[in-house]
Amino acid sequence: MDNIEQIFGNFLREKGLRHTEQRDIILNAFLEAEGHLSAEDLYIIANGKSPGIGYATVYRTLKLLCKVGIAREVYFDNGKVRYEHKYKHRHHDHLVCIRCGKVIEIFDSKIEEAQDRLAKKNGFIPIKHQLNIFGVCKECRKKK
Amino acid sequence: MDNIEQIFGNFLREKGLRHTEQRDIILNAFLEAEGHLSAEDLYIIANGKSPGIGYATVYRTLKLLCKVGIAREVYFDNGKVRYEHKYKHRHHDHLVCIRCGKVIEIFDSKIEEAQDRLAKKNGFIPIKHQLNIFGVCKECRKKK
DNA sequence: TCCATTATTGAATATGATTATCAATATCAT
DNA sequence: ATGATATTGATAATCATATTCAATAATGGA
Ligand SMILES: [Mn+2]
Ligand SMILES: [Mn+2]
Ligand SMILES: [Zn+2]
Ligand SMILES: [Zn+2]
Repeated sequence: MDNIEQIFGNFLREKGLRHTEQRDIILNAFLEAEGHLSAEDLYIIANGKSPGIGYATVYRTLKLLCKVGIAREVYFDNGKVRYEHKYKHRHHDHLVCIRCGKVIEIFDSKIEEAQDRLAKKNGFIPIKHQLNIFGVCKECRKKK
Repeated sequence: MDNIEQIFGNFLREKGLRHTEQRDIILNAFLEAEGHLSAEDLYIIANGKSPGIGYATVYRTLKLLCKVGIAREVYFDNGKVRYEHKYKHRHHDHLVCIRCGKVIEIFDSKIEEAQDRLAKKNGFIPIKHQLNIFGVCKECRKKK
């Protein structure tokens, strides 16, 4: 019914954009991969499937995926932007291990509500937020 | 007694680093300025006071100020890094207006506690976190 | 199916933020 | 004051991402 490929196809049609093989390949690379990928990660996968696909097309397509609501940008630090699945994925925050880079997704409705309350108390209309907690994961703690 | 200049001086001595005029100028520019400054902001102020001070020295000194605990890096997005006062400033999070860029500092001990709880529940030792809530501020909302 | 229009692509180049290099200079313990 | 060496600033290098542009491909209509 409303699978993601179809949503992307409709979006392209409505905007007068074109449905290209590259866009499909990049979309599928993104959908098949789990986790929090950088543009470079995606480039390596997509270019592996279809040599010739360039960085520019990957960057451009990721922008589109964000616009349709299939992907979401995540900033763990000020290095590279990462992308995660957004469609039918509830908002969540992140625990990031500073040793091994592992990322755990967390959600706490109390925190979410408190954030909205704080924003409104200060006259803000909250639109989005990102909470990243950096620490040391269980495995890395064991390794001394 | 333990004013910031002194803390910085001790830090330099202990580390075998040298107390230079440039470092003093940049430290004072940082201390006099309020808010969340980028390296460029600091460069403009410091270079205004003492033409000749270069970008490299500003970047290097900001790294030192972070190491001593006088400054703290803040990432509002993946553009430029910003620096805020840390010494004797309690940890806090930020409301950021996506229209005018205004930043409001917020603190809620309930949120802080809930974060620690969540981290520990997942086996993480929390070390630091950043929460940025992006939205539209009261003034920008009025301007339609 | 063929065409014309025009969006898209990939290579190359540009940009913006930050870091590294290095020769000249300044700091500091002696 | 002197010598050892940390620091500086100009410049070049990096890194992630954006832009340019000529060649190509997708689309809707004849
Ligand atoms: Mn996630
Ligand atoms: Mn702040
Ligand atoms: Zn770990
Ligand atoms: Zn505003």
